[in-house]
Amino acid sequence: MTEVHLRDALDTLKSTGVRITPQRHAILEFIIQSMSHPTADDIYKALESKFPSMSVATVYNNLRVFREAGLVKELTYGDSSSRFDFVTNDHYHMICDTCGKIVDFHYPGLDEVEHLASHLTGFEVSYHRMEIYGVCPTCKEHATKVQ
Amino acid sequence: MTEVHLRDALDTLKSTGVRITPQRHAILEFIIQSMSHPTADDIYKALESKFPSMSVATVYNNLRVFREAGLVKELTYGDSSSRFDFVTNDHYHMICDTCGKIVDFHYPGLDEVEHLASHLTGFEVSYHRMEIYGVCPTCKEHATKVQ
DNA sequence: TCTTTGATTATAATTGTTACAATAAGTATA
DNA sequence: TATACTTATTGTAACAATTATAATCAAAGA
Repeated sequence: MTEVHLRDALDTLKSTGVRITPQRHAILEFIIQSMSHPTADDIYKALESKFPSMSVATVYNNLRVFREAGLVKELTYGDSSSRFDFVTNDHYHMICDTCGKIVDFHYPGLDEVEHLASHLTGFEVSYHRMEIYGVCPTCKEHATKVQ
Repeated sequence: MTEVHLRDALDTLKSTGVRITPQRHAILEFIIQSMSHPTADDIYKALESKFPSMSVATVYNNLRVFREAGLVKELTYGDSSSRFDFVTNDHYHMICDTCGKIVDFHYPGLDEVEHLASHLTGFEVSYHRMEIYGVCPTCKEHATKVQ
């Protein structure tokens, strides 16, 4: 699964004339394989043993490249730093208010909401996003136990 | 309408033991009366003629106070700074990718999505948010004209 | 009036991100 | 292979939004 995504992503990059450097390969691989929607700093820290001389600017540069190629989505929630998500299928995010964990939640796209919104406001709609907030099972259990 | 909201908001603050200072009054009034979802800096700039000595820290401090009192919602989109929205009824936001304008879009809350999400992931859901992106009528027209 | 608490101010510090210049690595062409 | 040319990386400086801190000020209670 991961390998397929990685191969596809590399193909996409190649087809747009973007060079595939070891750093790019590693960053992309990490985002795809990571289920945790990492921040730029997470990525930097995770790869610093493999690339001791890599600059944090490289991470940002390449995240922008990936974003422009449509491979990666930038998520901006309440916290201080952006998180990055490999683009696969339609899914929304559930966010735990207690521990900050982000979980994917698969659900068919809300096309009819887009249509209605477009009709009411005259916008030309391109996409939408939704996040659902709450307390994850782990934190819920922990809270009751501590009580 | 604005006055009712303002009075309610001030009551809420009073009931939680928060002092109502001239700065707080003005900030709150500005957010309620503003239809433009201002940033902290917008608020600071808008009020500096009325309060020449007001610090930007005061704006941030009080936005936090309002947020903790449930009066104001902090919106974090792609741009660099947060925007603040007075909490009224259920509505979503439509955002213009071209000019950044934010328009309210009234729509019944997607309760069934919350329920399904809760069922699938075990989260205890508290709320959700959704944003719809696209091009607003003004920018759309302008784009075709310029062409 | 005195004390205490809370709010504001001014400024320093922090943090995430971007810009920039220099160096390094690939790629293409002769 | 040698040469120029393009692109990527690095290190660091700059920036902008936000938060922390300490000092001053204002209000409320005893």
